[in-house]
Amino acid sequence: MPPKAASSSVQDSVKDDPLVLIVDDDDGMREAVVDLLQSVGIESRAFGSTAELLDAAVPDRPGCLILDVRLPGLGGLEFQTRLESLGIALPIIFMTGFADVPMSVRAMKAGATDFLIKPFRDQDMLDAVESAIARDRSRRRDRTAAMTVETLAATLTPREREVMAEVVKGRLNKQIAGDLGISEVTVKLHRGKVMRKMQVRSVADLVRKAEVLDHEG
Amino acid sequence: MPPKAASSSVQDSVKDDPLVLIVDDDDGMREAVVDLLQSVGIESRAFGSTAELLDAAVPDRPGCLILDVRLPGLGGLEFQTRLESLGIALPIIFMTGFADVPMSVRAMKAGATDFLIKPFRDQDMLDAVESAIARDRSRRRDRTAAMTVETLAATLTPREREVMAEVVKGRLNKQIAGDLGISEVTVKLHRGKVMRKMQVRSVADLVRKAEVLDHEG
DNA sequence: CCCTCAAGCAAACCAAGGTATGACTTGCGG
DNA sequence: CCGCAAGTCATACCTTGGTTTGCTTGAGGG
Repeated sequence: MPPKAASSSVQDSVKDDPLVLIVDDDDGMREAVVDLLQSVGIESRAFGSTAELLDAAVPDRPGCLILDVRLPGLGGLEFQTRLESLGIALPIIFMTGFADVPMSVRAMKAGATDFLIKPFRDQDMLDAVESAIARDRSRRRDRTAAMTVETLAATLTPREREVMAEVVKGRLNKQIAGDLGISEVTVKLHRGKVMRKMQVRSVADLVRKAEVLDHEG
Repeated sequence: MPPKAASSSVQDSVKDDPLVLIVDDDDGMREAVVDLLQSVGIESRAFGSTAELLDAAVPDRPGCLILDVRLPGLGGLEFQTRLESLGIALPIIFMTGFADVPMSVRAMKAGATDFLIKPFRDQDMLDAVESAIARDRSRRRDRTAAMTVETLAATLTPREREVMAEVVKGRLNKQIAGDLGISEVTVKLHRGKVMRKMQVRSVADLVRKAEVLDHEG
């Protein structure tokens, strides 16, 4: 066995440990949540306002956001909408001392993973955080896969893209040639390039990669 | 032009119009919701308890369920869990006069499409119903497609299933023959039968059909 | 006992996929 | 203006896919 790797190894420039972001204007609550997460070994960073969070250089790591609904300036719900329009899809856990049902329903419909009322039980928060992190991890896996495929597809020439589209539709080389008004050999040539560039060896794999391509992009 | 088809044509034994199911122990509320839906041309049936609903022969039509959370016997939330375990995935809109945040959050996390507090604005209920029906329609489309594919797949012999699995993995006939310990011609034979039985003409289409097969079943 | 069905094999054949090699045109940026 | 990338085509050759015909065998049901 190698010597104990401790909590962080030297060569890890990018950590994959979860990082939880907390926004609450109440200092005591911020500290309480940070401590709670610390007690189960989850790293977190706390901010007094959404503006502070947006200014901060937040590392790209799996995690979630814990938001007080009542915040100075932009409210929690509005911030949720804002993040979505910015393309930031971090799972959000809301917490608040003063909430009504319509507010919580609105947040949940907008995609929040949980909505806790203060004071909450420690275990409820920990459960919510764990679930949110799991959700983010899964989302990141999907996104990474999609981006890898997109990167490959980006190297295709327009013609190759057309040929690929027809291939995944199940068309024969002959038919593709007819559709595009070119000869069959040329289709085979493009087709071969597509297979190499997309790094697949079978039509089956190509179909699956093309699938994630138009589901995401 | 044929004579006006009116609101229902004679040959329509199965209607595709939405049907909303309502469960509330308050007679007045039941009637109010039925009338409201009636006013926008949506058919509905009301029940005084979940037991009544379960006993009734409810036609299989797109729609949703409007549930009071507080119900005699089985509560609304428990009924939601119950329906899920029965494989009934009708979208649920909760309504209640006495609700707290945890209750609404729990319902939403369990998949409810909305949660309204009485008294609610007519428009809020209509919006919720419309959204729920749209969700159910989309769900039914997916399910129908999946069942069609499963029906086709059910006609496959065990061997054909194995061959199909390998084909969609992108394996060559030669490799499949090796894996299954049979000759290449036999693989081609099975493969041809698979294509006919699954009603596809290209590997691409087969891959897509096989996809919905192991995503659902 | 016979029939059916899943499963298998072989030979032969044709269609489709895939890979060179070599050559031509066009359009764009340095 | 030169070079390069994209796109095109032809010829030739080989591999893979797919069908047909004919025949065999074993398991299960009427």
